[in-house]
Amino acid sequence: MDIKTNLIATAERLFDRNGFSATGMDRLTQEAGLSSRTLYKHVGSKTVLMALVLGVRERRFMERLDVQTVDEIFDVLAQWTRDEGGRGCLFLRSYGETGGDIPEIANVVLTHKEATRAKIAEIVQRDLGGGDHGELTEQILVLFEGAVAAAVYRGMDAISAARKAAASLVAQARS
Amino acid sequence: MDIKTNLIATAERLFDRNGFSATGMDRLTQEAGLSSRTLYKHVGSKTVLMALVLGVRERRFMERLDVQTVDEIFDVLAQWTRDEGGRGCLFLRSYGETGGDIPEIANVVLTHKEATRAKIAEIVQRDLGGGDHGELTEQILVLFEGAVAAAVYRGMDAISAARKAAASLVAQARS
DNA sequence: TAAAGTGTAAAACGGTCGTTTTACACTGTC
DNA sequence: GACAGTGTAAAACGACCGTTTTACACTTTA
Repeated sequence: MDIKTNLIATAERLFDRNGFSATGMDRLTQEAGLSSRTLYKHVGSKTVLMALVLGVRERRFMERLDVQTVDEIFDVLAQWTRDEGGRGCLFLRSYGETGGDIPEIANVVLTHKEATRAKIAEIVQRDLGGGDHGELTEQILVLFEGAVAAAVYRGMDAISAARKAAASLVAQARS
Repeated sequence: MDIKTNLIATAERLFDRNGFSATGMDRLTQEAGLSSRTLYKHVGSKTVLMALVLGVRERRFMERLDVQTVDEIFDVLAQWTRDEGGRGCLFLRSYGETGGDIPEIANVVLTHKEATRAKIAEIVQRDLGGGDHGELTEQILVLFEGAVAAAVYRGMDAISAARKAAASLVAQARS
């Protein structure tokens, strides 16, 4: 595998599992199997690496979120959690750990959140057969965010609860 | 004010605003207006301080959450966010930043989450006039958690959306 | 008035942080 | 066969980490 790709994948795993600050560069170079010199030649700094990690995560997530119905949104989340584990939203965690003070990271996070909201809006609109549904979109967004967060301690139950709640709200909006 | 109380309050503010790891002890002693010797005499270590912070936050939060209806749950959250700012759940952030690997902290976090769930269950049951409502409780919990998380980037809109969604689900459960 | 307790100020502790540098091996190319 | 490019291994960088220690001032109490 490409060095940089492998490095970013390793960093994503370690940052997600152990936290950003708690993950030292020594551990990173060791687990990625490269020297610190090569690491810094490829990514420049730890902050840039974190931004790159969020960038690839954003792309992988958005690819998966390319669905047609509100129900499927939560299927995607359930599968994602089964595949990658539920340790909370890495974007919000990065934002919180840096106090929102590092623009490189804050930008990626806020852009990701806006893209997610826009995607949910699109799915809601399609699922309901057109029309404006800003309020329902915000509700589904909150359910989605809540499912991610609550899955940390409630597991898959949080996701299926969110799914059912969303279905209720959609059904109510239809009638 | 009592030294330890003031220290914990200062630590809560700094940990919440800037993150746990990102907050150094120098900054803490400086802003709390005491020497490092006094700090360590009173709390022992940074980890213990973090656990103490979560402890007082838990008590303050639970006092506020002592309400009777589902609607009021979200009123409490709205007021809390206005008073203290919405930077995400400090419990989950602490858990994430430490990878869940520090028992002292993990215990406080998971206990707090279970207490919150139990309190919501009690409120839901009272609001619906008795009976078992495990599924609805889980849905309200997810909405609450989602409102906290989404408020970081959507502000108060996330909270009022959660409030309305919860009201819809409660109304549906009543009929 | 001596002792014990509690506080501050500040230097120092050993360790670890992110990052840079040095020294060297291997590879493909003109 | 020199050469630039890219990699590793590992030492070293200065800064900062959480924590402990030293030295000293003030208050309370017996």
